[in-house]
Amino acid sequence: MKGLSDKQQAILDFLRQFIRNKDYPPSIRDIQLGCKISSTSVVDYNLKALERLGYIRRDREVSRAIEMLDGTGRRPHTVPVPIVGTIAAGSPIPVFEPGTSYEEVVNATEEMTRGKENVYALRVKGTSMIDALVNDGDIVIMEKTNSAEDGEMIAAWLKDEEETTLKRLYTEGDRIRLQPANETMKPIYTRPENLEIQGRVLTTISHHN
Amino acid sequence: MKGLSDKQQAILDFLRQFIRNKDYPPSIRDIQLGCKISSTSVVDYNLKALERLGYIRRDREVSRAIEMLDGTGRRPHTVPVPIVGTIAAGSPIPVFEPGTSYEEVVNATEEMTRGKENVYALRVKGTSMIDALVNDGDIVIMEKTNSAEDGEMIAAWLKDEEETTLKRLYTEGDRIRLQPANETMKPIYTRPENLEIQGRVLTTISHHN
DNA sequence: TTCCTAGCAGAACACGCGTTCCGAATAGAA
DNA sequence: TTCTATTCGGAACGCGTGTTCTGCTAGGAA
Repeated sequence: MKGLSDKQQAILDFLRQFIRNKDYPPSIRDIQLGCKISSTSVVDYNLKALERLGYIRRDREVSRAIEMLDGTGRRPHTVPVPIVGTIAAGSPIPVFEPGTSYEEVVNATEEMTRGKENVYALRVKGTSMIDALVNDGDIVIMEKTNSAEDGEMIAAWLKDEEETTLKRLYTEGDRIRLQPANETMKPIYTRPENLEIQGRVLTTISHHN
Repeated sequence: MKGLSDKQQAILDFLRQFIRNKDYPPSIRDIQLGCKISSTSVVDYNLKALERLGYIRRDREVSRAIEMLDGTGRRPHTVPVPIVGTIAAGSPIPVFEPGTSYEEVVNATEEMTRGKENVYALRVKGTSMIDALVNDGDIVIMEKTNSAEDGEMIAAWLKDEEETTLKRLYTEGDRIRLQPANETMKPIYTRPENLEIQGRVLTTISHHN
């Protein structure tokens, strides 16, 4: 494989910049103007070369369908996550009803939701969740579920104590250990019947000022 | 203002779904097929009506340029933030050089970077930053700066102690108070000359599991 | 009735766009 | 020299797309 010609390098650079700016790929004639190329056939010729060399991929069916294969093209989207309500130690967790439309929304990335369904968000109220390393005003992104694996971070309702908590779940024989994210703090133990799992914690976000 | 006709409502729904799926708006004839409308002129007629009613905006210059005005259209993009290195109490913060290309990248939202320039990310190593409510493996999104306002969360290098720390900055006369995010923990005090501000903390992210 | 408007159907037009064809220029190999 | 591959210029073709023009129909209002 030999290097790219000046023209091909210019086209690649132009592609990257155009997609970044306009959010859609350029037409052949956009490239022609942007790279000061004399004919559309020359653009086509070099695009074919770039495609053969594996730098781009084209969809012949659709107009303006040039895709960059080195990952410098279009940036991934955010995912809107509804903010269902607030979470605090002293009050139960608001129930997320999929399909409902919520007023507030926070944008997240795919990494944060991990492509899961039934994802919602809670705003932390107060400092009672410090042992979970979340502070007043932080955002907790949750997956709605009623069960969880050992070691997973969950939001749970403790019936006897009438308290919400964010902890890691560990089953130990017939009792359950709830381990704070801050490992210097002590776990609490409880019976399975006392625990109502409200969801799995996927990500927590703190916006500082 | 009266309600929308069935056809107009169908077009709006189709627009939303099409943009969500394909990431670009449909053509007139796409709408015609998708909504089972008999003629392109009917589509055009209803699009004009929707535009007059303020539901959409069209750019006559560009093909496939229908924009939805209620925010249910295209989702915002993520912003790639380079991961410059790791942060731990015992070692200095890696210096971010704008323009350099870094291997690892984390996707963030505009809310997380707040549209700032010179934004980079650090991966937290170890549990020494627990008092800043960040744990091993968390991501800290930073803005490169050498100064900060009172109350802002900063990453700083303490020269005498040879230590990195994440704290809120408060100047008190001729000394400086560094307040942990976890307010149950005690602040530390130091001289301004002992403090090297490495950047402002914008956001911290914890991916659990 | 007559007149007006909203909504629709069908056809045509103009332009953007990808593609293709023909041919010229250039450079290197035989 | 002659042959060949590469690269380029100019022009045209065909299709997708937005727009517009001409009628048609139904339903009120006067």
